Amino acid sequence: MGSAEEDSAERRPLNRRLAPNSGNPAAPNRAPSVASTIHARLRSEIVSLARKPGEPLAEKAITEAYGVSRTPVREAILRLADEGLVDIFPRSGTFVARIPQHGLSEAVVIRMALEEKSARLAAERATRSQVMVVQAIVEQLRESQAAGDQAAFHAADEHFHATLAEMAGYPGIWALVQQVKIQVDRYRRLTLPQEGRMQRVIEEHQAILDAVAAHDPDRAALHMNGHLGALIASVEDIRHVNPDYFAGGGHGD
Amino acid sequence: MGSAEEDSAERRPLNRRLAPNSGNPAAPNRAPSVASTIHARLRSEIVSLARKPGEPLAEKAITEAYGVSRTPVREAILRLADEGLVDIFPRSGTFVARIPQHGLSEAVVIRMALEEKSARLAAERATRSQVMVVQAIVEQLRESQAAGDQAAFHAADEHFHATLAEMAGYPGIWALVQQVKIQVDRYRRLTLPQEGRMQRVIEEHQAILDAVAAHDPDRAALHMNGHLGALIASVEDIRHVNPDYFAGGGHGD
DNA sequence: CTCATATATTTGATATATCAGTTAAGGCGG
DNA sequence: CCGCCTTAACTGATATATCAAATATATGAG
Repeated sequence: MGSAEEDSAERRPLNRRLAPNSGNPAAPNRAPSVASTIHARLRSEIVSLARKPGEPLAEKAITEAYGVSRTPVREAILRLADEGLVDIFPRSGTFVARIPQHGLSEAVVIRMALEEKSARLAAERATRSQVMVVQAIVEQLRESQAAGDQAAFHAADEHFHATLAEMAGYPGIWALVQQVKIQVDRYRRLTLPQEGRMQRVIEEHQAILDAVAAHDPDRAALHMNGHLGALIASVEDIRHVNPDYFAGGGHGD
Repeated sequence: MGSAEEDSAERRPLNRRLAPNSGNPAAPNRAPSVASTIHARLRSEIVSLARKPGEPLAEKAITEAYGVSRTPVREAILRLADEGLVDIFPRSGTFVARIPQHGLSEAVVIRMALEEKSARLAAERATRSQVMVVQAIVEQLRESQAAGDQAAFHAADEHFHATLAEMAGYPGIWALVQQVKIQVDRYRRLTLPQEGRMQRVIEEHQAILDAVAAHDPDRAALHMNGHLGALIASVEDIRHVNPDYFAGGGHGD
């Protein structure tokens, strides 16, 4: 239908900028705005636990620390709230979100559901060159292990999963996984690095890749579930860590 | 790192409101703020296609229409952008997002992965009373069909899936599904209501529920996939609808 | 008449000001 | 000394003002 509330007839130039689809192929809002900078910064600080769960998040302090006004800071905080990383209590205060205990196993279950599909489809569709790319990533894992570089190891790990989703033809799967796993990432910062984990992870990734290369969806799914299932165990026991960092319920999102 | 910028030593009352976890069990930010009202309203208008894909979204017009300032309107629009319902082109304009063509099948695939797990777990854990509740929901579907009430039918449909996720023990699954399916919902508004769809949907839901009641995870998963797989077909053929409402690429999240 | 440039306008991004609800401390009465 | 009420300070929510980039329209040269 038309539209037009009431007197908008003469007000609308009609042919004026009706579609940003010509020269702009995609990717709106990519500019490095102040707000997104603050958001990225705060997000990183929260995920890395530089800011402790339950800790108050003073808008004013952030404002001063970064030398910007409250508007972009507020924008960043609102987005963090949508991501479940901060809790805003309307006229009371804003706090770094506690890690939702039940939300952890839920996140892992969801991730398994998503990445099982990812592995299956990747196994069905993988081309030879794609397999080689992923093999290179696994090699990066080995190099990172040898160098004892945990950060590089983690980066390659994530790259592996992202690439698998891409091979499956649905990169959105990895985007969703990233969204879901964020609280688990925070949790893992609290636990001591397990001995031999890197070696185990490398072997699991190689097993997944082998199944994918062999175009064996069932086996790929099996190894993926085994790989992620290990998380379940580590997530189940929340003792020995500060219980003040946790909240009972799970997040709705 | 530690924390404490510089001169905060004497500034921090330390024992002042350090955790809103005592009297506030959960649910931060539930207040009906102006911003969330606008957001809900705009969201509804976009999903119902009252606002057409590609249409400009004038911040000023909304401001005047609702009699509020630009701040809450902007806040609402930013959230819509995060949800993928609007595209913001920084110094150019804001537009109702086009429906991502490839994103549709991706959304269905993701939904199948999630709800298959949902159905499986529900079948494993269902109690008798839970089954009865869901059977009542299916009955609501039949009543809505008889009354020809599409809105009620749709509401009961969603309630069915939400309840299944709850039975599975992971309500977050449904929350995720809702987030993912939103573009599909928009797409379906564009297509004519198919003859006999209601009847088919009822039967599929009943089949899922029967499998759940029989504690047969594999069969529950099978019927759930069959149920959602029907979406794939309807999503694949995007002809006969205004191609101007669609965008080529898929969305990130 | 066509095209390039200049100007005016629109818009989102940011800064600042104001408002109202909440919290916690302080004072008053019991 | 204890409890209720008042008050003061703080916070997030909203309103308003300003800024700079991008687009459209007007304008003038060719």
